[in-house]
Amino acid sequence: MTNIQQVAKQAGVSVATVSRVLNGQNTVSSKTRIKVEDAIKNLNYEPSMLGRNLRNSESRILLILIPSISNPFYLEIIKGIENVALSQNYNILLCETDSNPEKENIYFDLVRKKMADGIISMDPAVNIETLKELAEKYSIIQCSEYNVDSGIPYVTIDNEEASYRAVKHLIQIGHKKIALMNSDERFLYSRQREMGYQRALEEHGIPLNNDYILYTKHLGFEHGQQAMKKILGLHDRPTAIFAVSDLLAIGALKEINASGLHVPNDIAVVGFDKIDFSNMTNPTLTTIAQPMYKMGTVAAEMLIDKIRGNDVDNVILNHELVIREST
Amino acid sequence: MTNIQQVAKQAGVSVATVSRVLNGQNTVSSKTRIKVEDAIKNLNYEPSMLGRNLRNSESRILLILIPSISNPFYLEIIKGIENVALSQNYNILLCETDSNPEKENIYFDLVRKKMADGIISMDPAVNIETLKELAEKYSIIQCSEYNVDSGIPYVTIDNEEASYRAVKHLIQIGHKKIALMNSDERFLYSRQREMGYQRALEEHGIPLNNDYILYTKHLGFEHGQQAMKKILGLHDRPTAIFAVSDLLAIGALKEINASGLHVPNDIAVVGFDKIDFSNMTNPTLTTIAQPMYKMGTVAAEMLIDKIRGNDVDNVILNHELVIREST
DNA sequence: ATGAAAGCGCTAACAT
DNA sequence: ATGTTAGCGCTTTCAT
Repeated sequence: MTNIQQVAKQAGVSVATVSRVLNGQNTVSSKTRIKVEDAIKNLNYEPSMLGRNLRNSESRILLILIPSISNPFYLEIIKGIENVALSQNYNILLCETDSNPEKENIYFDLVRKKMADGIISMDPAVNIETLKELAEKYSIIQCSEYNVDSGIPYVTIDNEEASYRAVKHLIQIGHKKIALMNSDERFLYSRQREMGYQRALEEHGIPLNNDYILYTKHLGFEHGQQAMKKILGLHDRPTAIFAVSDLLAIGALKEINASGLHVPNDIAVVGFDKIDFSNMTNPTLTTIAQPMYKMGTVAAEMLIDKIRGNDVDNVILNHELVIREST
Repeated sequence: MTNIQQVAKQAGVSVATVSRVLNGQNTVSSKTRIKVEDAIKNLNYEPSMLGRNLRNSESRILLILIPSISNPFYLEIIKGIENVALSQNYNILLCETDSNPEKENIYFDLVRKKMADGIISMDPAVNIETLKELAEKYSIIQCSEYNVDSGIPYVTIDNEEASYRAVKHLIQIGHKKIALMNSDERFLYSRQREMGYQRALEEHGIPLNNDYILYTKHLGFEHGQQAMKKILGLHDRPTAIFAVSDLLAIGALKEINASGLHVPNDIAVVGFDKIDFSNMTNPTLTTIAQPMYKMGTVAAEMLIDKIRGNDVDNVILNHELVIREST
């Protein structure tokens, strides 16, 4: 494997000069620059990031923490992160935590051991105490899910407002019996979306019915099916469902279809996220579009900014209600 | 940031001894070992992988090349790779090429620059010439899609046989007019699956009808819809569709539903891959299950083996026909 | 069982 | 404009 020494020798210059050429510094005469470039080509030289990274005390790797790679919600965000990262010569390490503290810790170790320069956490179930501790020494950003009092910068949307609009839409097209298919109340977004749901009902004088509020352990398709089974078993069946994730909504859709009922005639369904698949279902899903790609780019920019030692501010992005066939 | 020097000083030993403790060598007396461990704890020391990696001339990072992160087919494979990688102290860098040579090259550079120790390529559109060239100097494995004459070790399934069984299943339940929704013929798997399709028809005395064979540029949902539109426009409409990917099949499903026809009564559909979503559709999809997780673990094991300097053999894994509601 | 020292490949401060 | 050299943090060979 040829190194910078050999290039210097071949070109008849010092390693410093080669390094200067490599890094595009303009303090090199064009004559020597050409000599060096020739030597590089000749020897098929590729600079080693191992040496470079040690010298610069950086890894140029960003960690992305997600609970599950199977959840399409994160895909667009990741693309946004990646594009910004690549443009700034960073690479991203995608880390699936399975919301498992042990796995999480493996990845935290990567930043402790200088294998990563910073973290974008998207795991709602992240151990926030550890994250806070880590954030004192390392650069960390929270994306989508966040903690107000952690002091860790975040980018997200206004979940309460988004949820409010979704439910208001259902009310406006005539629904009064609206179920909320929520996830786990220990997540902030879950509590915020429930608040939006309540506000919409209150504002329209619809009394809260606790039978209509369900919680699921995970955001998966199967959990949507199970929750929908329970809802269909209620004596006073709701005429509309607002699910806090498209995956849950798609599970509900399937279960409603299976029971012989029709969407949206018998039961209307609204999801959340606008994942790709929400357009492939039958009927297509009305949903809240999060600006996922944008969220990713902003998160990456914030993180890189933070790594450079700058202070960064929290960001709240806009969402949008997308009305399709299911309502 | 505390380093090995400071630990050595605090413990009153040499850096060599600290390094020995760090690497669990048994040539250290338990008395000194304890001294060192105390110092490590005291100083909150975390060994830097930057120094370690340079010294060992390795990055402990594996590159995974996939055409698109949105294709669920790769998810389970990635999980398999990751589990093996983590267990051997490797981390994986997920690289989405978009089948774009430029992006591909960014990632190839990572191994040229020692930022990655090896590559698992799953991109059917990979530039095989570059890959071959790279494989002379670096450790590379192909997973799922491969090239026989490249000399690059691969793990895959028997595509011809899998396809044959899928079509045979359609024939056995009474179909004679069977369309093939294929991808692009420049991919090996595409040609192999077409051969399986032909063999099944021939074996049952069904003449080949070129109108029934369609090619799509990509494996996405929308392409399945478009292809299905064409099929529905045929004067002699087929009664069954075999699509070479679940995503295509799901697109077909949606289009058939939209046209008012019924699956499987009017048209039966078979997919390929058994992605998670194939179970969420209405009706659920009959498909060929690839052992994706296993494929991932095998690929990772092969690659790590190769990095260690061993020779590795190609592997062909078993597949399975999963009959569900769409046939 | 332990230490001294070389060196992995690079960058940058300093000198000329 | 270019060279010399120290040093990033670690592992390992060679002595003792």
